[in-house]
Amino acid sequence: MADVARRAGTSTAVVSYVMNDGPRPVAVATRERVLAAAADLRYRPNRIARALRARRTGVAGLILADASNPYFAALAREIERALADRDTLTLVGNAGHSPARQKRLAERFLAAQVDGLVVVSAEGGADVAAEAEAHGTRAVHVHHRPRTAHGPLVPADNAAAVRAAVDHLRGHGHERIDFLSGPTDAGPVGVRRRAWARATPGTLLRCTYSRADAADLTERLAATDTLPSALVVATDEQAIGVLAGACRAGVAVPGRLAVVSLDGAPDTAYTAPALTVTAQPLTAMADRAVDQLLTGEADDTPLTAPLITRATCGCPDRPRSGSPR
Amino acid sequence: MADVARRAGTSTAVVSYVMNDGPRPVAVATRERVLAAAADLRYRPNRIARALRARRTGVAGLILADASNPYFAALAREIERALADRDTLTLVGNAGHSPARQKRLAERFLAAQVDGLVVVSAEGGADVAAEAEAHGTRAVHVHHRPRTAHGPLVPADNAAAVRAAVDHLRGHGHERIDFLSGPTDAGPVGVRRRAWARATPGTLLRCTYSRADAADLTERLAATDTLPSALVVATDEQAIGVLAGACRAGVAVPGRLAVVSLDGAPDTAYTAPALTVTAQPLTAMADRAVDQLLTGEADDTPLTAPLITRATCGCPDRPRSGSPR
DNA sequence: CTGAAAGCGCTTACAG
DNA sequence: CTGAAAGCGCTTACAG
Repeated sequence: MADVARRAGTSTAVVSYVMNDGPRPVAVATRERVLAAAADLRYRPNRIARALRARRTGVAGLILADASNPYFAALAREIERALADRDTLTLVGNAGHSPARQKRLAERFLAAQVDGLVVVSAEGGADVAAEAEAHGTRAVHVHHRPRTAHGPLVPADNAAAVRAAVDHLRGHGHERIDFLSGPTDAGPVGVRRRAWARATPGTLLRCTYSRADAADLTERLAATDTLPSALVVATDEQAIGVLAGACRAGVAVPGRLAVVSLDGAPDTAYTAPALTVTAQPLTAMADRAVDQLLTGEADDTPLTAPLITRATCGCPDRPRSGSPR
Repeated sequence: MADVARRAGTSTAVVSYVMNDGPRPVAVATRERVLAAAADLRYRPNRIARALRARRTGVAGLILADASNPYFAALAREIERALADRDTLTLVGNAGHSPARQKRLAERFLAAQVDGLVVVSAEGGADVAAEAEAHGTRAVHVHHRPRTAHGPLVPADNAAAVRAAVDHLRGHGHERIDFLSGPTDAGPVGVRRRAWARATPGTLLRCTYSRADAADLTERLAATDTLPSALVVATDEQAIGVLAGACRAGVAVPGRLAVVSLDGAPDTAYTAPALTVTAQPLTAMADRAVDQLLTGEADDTPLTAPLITRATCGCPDRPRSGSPR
């Protein structure tokens, strides 16, 4: 920067003003000279130095419970996109469902002076929001905020989504509809489970949030002839497992078993058969989370997750002509 | 830091030495006082200041062609893990297959003074490696390096993988085996396509790297009765689309159409039916890429991608008992 | 083993 | 409209 200033016959202050288009005006002739000098010297501003002085890095931290889960992965992509739209870089880390790892990530990101932290489906036990607050940094939760944590949350309207799913299956003639939940009733899955219990009779099933477990469970139910005619599944990860298990057991979907999944990430459009889902509005959730992070304005009205009918509910699978995801 | 030094009755130099365990020794008593003072004041070192002075940020940049692709997403996860294992944070960005966006990301990451850049399946046209070199920063390509780019590449043995896939399908009695390639023969897909052409007779099929296109193509082939009995598919993304298209068209897999995919990311274990694949060794690739990035030592011997037989090739789908992914 | 001080590359009051 | 200079929070020669 000093070199550029020297070559342009001016001061580093002026160089800064032209590189940043402000905050003070620069005479056209001076600006030209600076730009020419910068180009000649291939000058690239050092964002680290800028960050140290300006106390803003232009970097946000994104903490993921588990990017192997296609729903979280899709959400992560949208958040990275939303951040990039606002000229902010994304530091990512997978906590792998471990509170300890989650806490370590938060500490490291905070030490790296991120401008904010977005936490997708935080674990209980490690209060990232509190760490951030102690650091004077904003944090926002997406999808799920542990009961111990404070700070804003960007939620979807999970109860309404479940009601839509149940109503739709009922329209296909199912009177009892089972529900596949996670191992506990924490977070949005609990909301979904309770909304299902209020909406329809049926059996509560549980397994971990993994394809493997959901597939095994489905095979086991098929083997013991205890499969329901219709099943609402708490997460995409499990729904994909259910389809895999049904396929291995020779169970026809949707003929023998109708399925609706409640995350509805884009990947679900290309399962076999194509999953009917309630689709969480990932783009809107990401934009809202990032806006809240950058402006500090809170808005926790739930976002609508519309029903998307595809093949697994029993609707005819409409041929799609080259439709993008 | 000055506060800590004052409270411990020493200098900032000593505080630095104890926070970093070096490079100079500190008397035990002094160290204790510093640690106590740091704890009392909840002192957290500022990595940005450290980075400015030490000319190392402890951050690497990861540029992805497209995280929607499950293979790239899985590779990204492994790279983030490998970097974290070496105490390095990960800045990510999706280029969305656009050379312009890829270049912009590289510039931004370089401006953020990353210690290195890893590029997964770079686009031609934007020479990230050259940008990095001009900046005095290391870059390594994973999976694919455009012909215009220099620098190290971490490749899998794609030709051997294709031969294994073809041999296996031949063992199931297929004499002609078609190949679904991408729109062009760039990169590893070209290697795969040529290895297939050398190994077996069959028809060359092409479509974009999207589930939608692969599904549509499969439906179209089914409608015109031009489906092969066996198909090797260049990428997971397309293979998932083929399965979706087959399901929509009522084509039995593997009975009427046997399929093997050549990426073999973990997601392929839970398609319906489960995909037989050659599995790129993602963990080994990520570790090697990160080692090369951090040490500068190159090693471009191809990594083996073993055949994993599941259901789509015609092998019996073995029941798995709760096996993790 | 320790301290005083320079300096990393910027931004931004302060002064003109 | 512009310049000289302080200072962001560290690390690391330099000197003892």
